[in-house]
Amino acid sequence: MAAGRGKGSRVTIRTVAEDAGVSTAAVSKVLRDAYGVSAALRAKVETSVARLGYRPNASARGMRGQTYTLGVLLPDLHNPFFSDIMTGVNEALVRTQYQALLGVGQSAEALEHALVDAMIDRQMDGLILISPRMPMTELVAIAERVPTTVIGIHAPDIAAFDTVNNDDIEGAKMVVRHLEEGGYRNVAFLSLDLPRDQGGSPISHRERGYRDAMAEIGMARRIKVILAQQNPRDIQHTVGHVLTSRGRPDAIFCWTDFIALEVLSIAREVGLSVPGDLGVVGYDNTSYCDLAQNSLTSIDQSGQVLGLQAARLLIERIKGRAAAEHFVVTPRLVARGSSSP
Amino acid sequence: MAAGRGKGSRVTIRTVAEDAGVSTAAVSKVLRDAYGVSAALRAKVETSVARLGYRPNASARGMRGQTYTLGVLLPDLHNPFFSDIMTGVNEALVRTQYQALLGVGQSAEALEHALVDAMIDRQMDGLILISPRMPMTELVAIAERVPTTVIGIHAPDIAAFDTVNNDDIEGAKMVVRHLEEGGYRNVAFLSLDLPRDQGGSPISHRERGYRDAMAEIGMARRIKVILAQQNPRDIQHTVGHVLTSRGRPDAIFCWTDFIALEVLSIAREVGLSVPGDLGVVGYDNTSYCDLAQNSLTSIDQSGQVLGLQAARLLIERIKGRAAAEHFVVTPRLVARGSSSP
DNA sequence: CTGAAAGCGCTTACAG
DNA sequence: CTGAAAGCGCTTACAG
Repeated sequence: MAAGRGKGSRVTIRTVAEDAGVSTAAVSKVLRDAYGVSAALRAKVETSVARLGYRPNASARGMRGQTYTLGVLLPDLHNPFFSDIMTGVNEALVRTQYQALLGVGQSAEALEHALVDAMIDRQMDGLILISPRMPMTELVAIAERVPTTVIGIHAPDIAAFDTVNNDDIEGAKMVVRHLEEGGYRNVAFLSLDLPRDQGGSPISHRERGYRDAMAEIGMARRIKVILAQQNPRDIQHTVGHVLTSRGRPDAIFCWTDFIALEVLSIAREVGLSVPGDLGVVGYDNTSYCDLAQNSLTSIDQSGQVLGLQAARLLIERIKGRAAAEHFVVTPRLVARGSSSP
Repeated sequence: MAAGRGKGSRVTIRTVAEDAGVSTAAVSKVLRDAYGVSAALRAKVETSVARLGYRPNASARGMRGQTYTLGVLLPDLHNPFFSDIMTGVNEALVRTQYQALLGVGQSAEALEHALVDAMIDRQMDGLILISPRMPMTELVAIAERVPTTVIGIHAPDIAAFDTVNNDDIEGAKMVVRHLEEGGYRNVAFLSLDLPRDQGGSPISHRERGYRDAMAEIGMARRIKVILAQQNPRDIQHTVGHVLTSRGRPDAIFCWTDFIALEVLSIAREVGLSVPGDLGVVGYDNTSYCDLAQNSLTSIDQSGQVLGLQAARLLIERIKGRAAAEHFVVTPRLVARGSSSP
């Protein structure tokens, strides 16, 4: 390997113990804030640790105890909403010994599996799974192997892991009511064409909220769910078709901002003005919503709060909590030009 | 901990060795493709590994050899360009034993330091640092401790680590020439106000290319570099001021797409039409450029190629290459509506 | 409150 | 080509 990795120069727990004139067990206890160390011993150890610049070897720790590493599984790096979540996760980890390390699943279930396995292989202390594309049985199996918190799956009856979500049903209802107040009647919902959705996904909850609210405002017969894959070409094709057909919707509620931006683009290309001819609303209230060329109405689900809470719950689990917690935050509608005719 | 972590159920290298009727050393060698194992022994071991579902414990591996983990340091999760890079990194790692795990530096040098330390503590085999905000001396110090590849810093004379970049000088020149062909003369460069730039950053190279090209087209006296922090408010304030002042530029070349989208927004808000009153060009050719409401001309630097190459070079380093390699890819201009009056 | 010793699951010279 | 044994740097009962 590179220079500087020489044997003699390496500072281990033994070096510290010798320097402080105590046992390695004593050093270990101070490092982990374990009980049963006197203030005097603690002071000696901390002095030596600082002087020697000692850093614990995580692999060695992982052999017997914790690695102080939390794995975060992201479905992709395209959705800017995940940035907010990570800000919250890192916020919760400041002043703890834990470090969050991310894996990117590239929207592929096989890759997600491989990443979770890799994280478990690496003795990570806990996992935060964000909108995982796996069946519930898999999630439970994972949670039985390692403490787990899931963001973006509604599973209030599951005991194996904690969940953190916003109220997607309520968020969707807010959108429909807001559009109705703006005079829109023929509201469609643009959803993601997922191969296997078990009803716990935010998208399915948003669809349910959409359907219920459409019924509430007496527009049940106008309910229309558009399905598209998560790629520009399919969205272009599918939405372009809908927008140029007879009886086209006068508003589209998109399951996420990222997709809503595409819809704004398609509307422009087929010659529809927003918000005059078409109202558009997204979800997540990412930073792109504020740009004047988008001016996109959206639902804020406080990604930072979700991330913060997920990390906190996970650490509680790692420290021994057994009962599941299912945290739900109330969303908030942020109105902008795309829905104000 | 959770269920399923019971002692008896754990499959270790010893379990495999007993099942296959060989020594643990033999199993270890097969697993690492080390030399000196017969086909027969290999077959026996592989059968047992598959039957038992054995997975090596990365912590134990890390004690003596490799962890097969590569750390990737991202400055943030806002710039969609990083998504392209990660696609390339993961592509290079398919069918290897290596896994990439990311840390997000949140644009804070202190956090970047903490993350690099955390990755080294965890015995990662190598590091890919993306646009790190650290001084060159720090980068060299890191590279002396662990094999390192840096993306987004030009350092052709550094032997301690490999680099992967696009030719930022040439990319910037392409932008200026393209704008000049479109009739724009008074081209400004919107740069990032970095506390300490040592001349190796892509931004400084883009600025140099911009200055050189402006001189080449006889517009040296129109050279104007606008500095802004990487937050919407400061960009709004700074660029808004420039666009409403007398002798305002007729085109702005922005150091990255993300910022160019903000400029499109500000132009609209101060009543300038794009591309008529103002030409706008970005850098990175991210997916947002294609949206009709942006239609942003940009420079494609093939993020996927950069990521792929970085991962390959890193693995070569880990396997023993000592001489530095500095890979540079040629950029390509993608013209769109924001610069075609 | 403190420390000596065992052991986690691998890899690595080394001997056969 | 193959295997027995040492040892990586920690944590954890356990004894004092």
